[in-house]
Amino acid sequence: MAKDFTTREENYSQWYNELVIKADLADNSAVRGCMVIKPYGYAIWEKIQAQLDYMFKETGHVNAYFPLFIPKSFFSKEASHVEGFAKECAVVTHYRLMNSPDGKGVIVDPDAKLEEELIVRPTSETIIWDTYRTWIQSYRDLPLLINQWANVVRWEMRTRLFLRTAEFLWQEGHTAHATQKEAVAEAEQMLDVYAEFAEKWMAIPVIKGIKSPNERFAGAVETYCIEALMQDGKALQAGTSHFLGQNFAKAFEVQFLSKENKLEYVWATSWGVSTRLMGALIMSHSDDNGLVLPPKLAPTQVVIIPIYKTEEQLSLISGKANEIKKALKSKGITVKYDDRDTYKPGWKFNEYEFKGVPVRIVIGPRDLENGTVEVARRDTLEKAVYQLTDIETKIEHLLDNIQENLYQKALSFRENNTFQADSWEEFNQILDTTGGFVSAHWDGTPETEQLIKEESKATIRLIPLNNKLEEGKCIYSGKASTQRVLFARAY
RNA sequence: CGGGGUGUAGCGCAGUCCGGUUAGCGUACCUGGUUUGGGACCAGGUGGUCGAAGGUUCGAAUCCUUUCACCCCGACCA
Repeated sequence: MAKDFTTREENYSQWYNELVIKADLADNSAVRGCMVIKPYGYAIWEKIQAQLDYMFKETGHVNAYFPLFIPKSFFSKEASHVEGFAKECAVVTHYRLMNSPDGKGVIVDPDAKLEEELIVRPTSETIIWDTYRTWIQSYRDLPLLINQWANVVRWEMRTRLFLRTAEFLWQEGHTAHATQKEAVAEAEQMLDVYAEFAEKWMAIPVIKGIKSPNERFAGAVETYCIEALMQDGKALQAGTSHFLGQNFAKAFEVQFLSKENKLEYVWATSWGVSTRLMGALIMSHSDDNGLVLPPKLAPTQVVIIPIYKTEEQLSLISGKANEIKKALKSKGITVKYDDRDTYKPGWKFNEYEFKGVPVRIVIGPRDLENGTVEVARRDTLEKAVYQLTDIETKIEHLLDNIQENLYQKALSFRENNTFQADSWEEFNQILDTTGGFVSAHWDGTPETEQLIKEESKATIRLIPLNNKLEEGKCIYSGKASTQRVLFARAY
């Protein structure tokens, strides 16, 4: 057990906050709601980025970069879009400072007021579609498959490290297509990319589905999403992909000439994941001993720690350790040999355990004699003695095994915390005791959805893709329903 | 925006009610020595003007006024 570390049982929320800070992932900054992502946390984000970027490119996308600032007028062009974001926009009104007349510090120069205010992007649909207008003339210009890695700002009332910060890092894909069918296929394809990434890389099982109209992205015709279940029984939206119809094309006058020489509006999608994924990663696997990382996203996959009494021993051990390091690297495994003599082994064990390094290898005099090493795995905290023969293959398998184990553990947690409710009482009882996903009938109206949300604090997380149709009665209104949807309290 | 809380050394805190030597403690950090298979030990040492501004007083971390910031819970949201 780590020193001075709150357990999940004691206070889940506090456990999360302490974990993020003590594992050196991020810190609060001098700016309200904005975090500093520290090197260790950023290294994980870079791994997330690298894999997603690879997957985007494999599916035909290219990267570009659009401005941080968006002219205010752009926001009024798509009615529901502005409605969705208006309440959380940071606005630039001036472009110059001056010395304060009273000699105390600086003030905004009143003469430097902008003609038109600039909005710090909360998302980039508007500036991108304004640009696409000039890029798209013909069906030959389509599809346009662009992604951007960027920061965005949403002035949230209340923030939490990684889960909800005023500024966050993300990627946003914005694609333009000649047909509705193609755009829908794109939105669905990117949802699949996200789901695959979540499950195979983050070891987080997700459910794919579509949002109810109330929860839909501002300006979208259909919002697809993946939802994951955290250890405290709350759901977390891990990624979204939107079919935007022709809404933005019409708002920004983006038309093209089809093969048939007809002027048509372009069909659009947008899709994104953010540093919130870091929150999902942390909450899915970590325990009361600290962070637990899936091997595929761990900045350091294996750490080697020497134990010695004399310089001679250290030199022999280092020789062996470097051989092992080299063998592991040949398998593409990221290894760190920590031979610092400024910290004791026990201190290092705890340090790497808290930071979630998947595998720890210990070599001491005893091992030198026996031709062995001690191998400890972070997910189960089990220790074992390994013969050195083919160590790289054994560790490679162990890492795969840990990756798989984390996924299975998260999957069975979700299965054990997914329930069916057939009455309003049962529904609330589940939410108030275990939490988790609750599959229940809903009459399909936004009014009922709103009332359920107000009274139970649970929202419709999604309507699962390929949902089974089933006659039933809405748990709230008692009206006829054709399918169950998934409810949960959410982040 | 409503409710609660906190600002004192890098970090975590005590001291504040009831004003009074040189503002303490743990940890971290530095030096030396002994240690090293689960957060070592001993000795010595560095570091703060108490969130900010104003006021009361012979004297303020402590009392009064104003103000700023951050955190937590809620409403809102990826």
